[in-house]
Amino acid sequence: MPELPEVHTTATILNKLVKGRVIIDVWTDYKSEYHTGRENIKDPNYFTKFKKEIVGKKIVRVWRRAKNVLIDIDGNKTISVHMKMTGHLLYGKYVFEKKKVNFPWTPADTKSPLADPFNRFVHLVFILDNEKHIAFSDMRKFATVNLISDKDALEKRFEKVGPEPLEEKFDWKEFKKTLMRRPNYKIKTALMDQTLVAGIGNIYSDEILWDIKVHPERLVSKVSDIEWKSMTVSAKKLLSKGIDFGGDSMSDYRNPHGLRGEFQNHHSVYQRKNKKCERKNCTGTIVRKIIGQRSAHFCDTCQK
DNA sequence: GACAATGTTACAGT
DNA sequence: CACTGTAACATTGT
Repeated sequence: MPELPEVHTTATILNKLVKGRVIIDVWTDYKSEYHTGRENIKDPNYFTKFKKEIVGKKIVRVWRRAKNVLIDIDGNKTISVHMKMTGHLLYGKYVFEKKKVNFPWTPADTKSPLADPFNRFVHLVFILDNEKHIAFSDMRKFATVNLISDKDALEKRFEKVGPEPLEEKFDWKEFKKTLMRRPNYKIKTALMDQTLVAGIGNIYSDEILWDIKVHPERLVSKVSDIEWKSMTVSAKKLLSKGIDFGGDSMSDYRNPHGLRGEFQNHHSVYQRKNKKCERKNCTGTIVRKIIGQRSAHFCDTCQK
């Protein structure tokens, strides 16, 4: 569930639904073969520890930093959920069929939005004290979930992550300063680098660059001050728009109610290959090109 | 079958 | 050491 607006929408909705609830159990069907890299609940040994630490704890709040959903619980601990490409969190009442180990969770109500095929890949469930559940659907099993043990560990976790673009104090000078740490990166690659600025990914970087008529392959060092100013305005505008539309459900993203966002209906370039550039007086066509291993969409006529 | 998919990171190479 | 680019993670849909 990818970028800042989607993660933000999930955290905001979930916060209202589960603040004050107690986690009474946790279930998963992740197996050790899905576990790679850093410690997280895909490692069964880690899951055992994780479960022991969170069961019985009250949820204090749900919030967001970069693309992580953070669930604060009693004792200054925080459950960190990173959705990667295809994860999303759902809230509702599920039916647990104990004998079906691999796909035990189905929505109790088949007319529920939770019956959407993209809400089918549930691999982790938090059981709450109000007979409801937080279910984590993760189609590609890329996502990571782990427990941050205290305030220091929380700070450490995000020490290398760049500033939040929607914060008021984030201005064009800060934007320029942080991206200029990589003057030789292509601007699109820099925008998506979480150590430079938080929360921007493939969709929103494409949209921001079209909005300010900057070519995605322009080097960071070649961006003018006027463009840094418009990039700052545009990033704040488009990320806020994404939030206002409830996120982008071009692919599998769903909010905690299982419902789609609407931002996919307002793209200027993302996934609009071969369509006409919609800018006034521009006769160009949207092209798709791999830049830094990601597909970039842009108008090569008006984006310089 | 081939290709693409909202993200991150370990590793190889310069 | 610093920087940069690539492969890999696992699965589904077109």
